[in-house]
Amino acid sequence: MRLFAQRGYAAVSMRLIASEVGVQAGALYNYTPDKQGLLFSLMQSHMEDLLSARAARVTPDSPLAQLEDFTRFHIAFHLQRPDAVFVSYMELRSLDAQNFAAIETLRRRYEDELEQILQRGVQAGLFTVPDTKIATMAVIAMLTGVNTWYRTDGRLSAAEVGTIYWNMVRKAVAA
Amino acid sequence: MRLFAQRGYAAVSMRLIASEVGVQAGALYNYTPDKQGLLFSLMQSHMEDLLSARAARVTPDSPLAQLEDFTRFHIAFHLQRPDAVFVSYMELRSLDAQNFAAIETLRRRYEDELEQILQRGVQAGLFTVPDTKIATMAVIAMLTGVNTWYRTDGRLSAAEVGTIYWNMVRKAVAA
DNA sequence: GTCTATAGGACGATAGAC
DNA sequence: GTCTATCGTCCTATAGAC
Repeated sequence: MRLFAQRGYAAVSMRLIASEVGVQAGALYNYTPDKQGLLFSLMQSHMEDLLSARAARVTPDSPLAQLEDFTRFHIAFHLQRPDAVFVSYMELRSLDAQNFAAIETLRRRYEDELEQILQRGVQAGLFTVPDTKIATMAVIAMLTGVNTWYRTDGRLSAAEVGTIYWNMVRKAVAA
Repeated sequence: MRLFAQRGYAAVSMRLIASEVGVQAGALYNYTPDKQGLLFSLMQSHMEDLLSARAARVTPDSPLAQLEDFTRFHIAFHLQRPDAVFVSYMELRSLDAQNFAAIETLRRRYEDELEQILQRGVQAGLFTVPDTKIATMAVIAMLTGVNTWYRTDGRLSAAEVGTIYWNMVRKAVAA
């Protein structure tokens, strides 16, 4: 995942992967049918980790508290896996059609969780958004964007960033 | 730019580029010193187009109107060049150190324009943001995210999307 | 489950004719 | 400024020994 993130799928050879894990290239084929299968396996595991970590959280009562929980969860989870996040977005184009469809299904499932929170908040009169689908994409893009600038050795902890972004998200969707 | 966006820099061969423009591979070297130079030239032109298009706009008086103008400009400009936007973000890692630094300088210059708007708005008491640098990154990530879902043949025009996002940005930074 | 060796082909870049 | 031809290198994937 680290090599794919740093260099891109096409620029990483099986020889380089093998060298990083301390075997010869041929030995990798005992673990993956081919390079494409390896990329898919990494991306699928990442998406499944995301969905199960999300499912493991206790759902708060109100849509407002649910949105705060989603915001803090999303930032904390993604800041811990910058390589996986980068690869899972950038290398969608490197997947063959069937693998692409499988990853997109998982991604859609995650986005739906946020959209349902927004829909319930709108119905309860707590939120005002132009369109729940667009607001979903806007919030996720804003939150995932943390990965482009956050540095572990910077002045802010992941939890502090969560609070900062929660204030912006809260206001952006406020009634 | 289209080929790099669809397949990634490393996955595009000089032979493929040549075939798309109707020449043999060797002929390309009359136009670029090498493949790396071609990537850099494309990305540099994109960033310079962005900065000069931005500079060409008449600056409104108030920070609020400036922020609205920036929001609408950013969305309109980026929706017209999805391939260039994708490549300029994704292929930063494919640039050598010197070219990377040059592109980063141009990118920083663009981000600074938004940050200065936010700073003036905060000083005027119009905006309340946790940190102008973080708010800058959050707004740009949200706006650029439009490119991941917008379809030209969809129900919304680029201008309508601009209005939708302006409402979210306005609320997110509101005092 | 690892190794060495290699098949078979694509790669970036250049040389030299025209 | 384009072509053909090619250099030297690297690629994925497989075969077969151990």
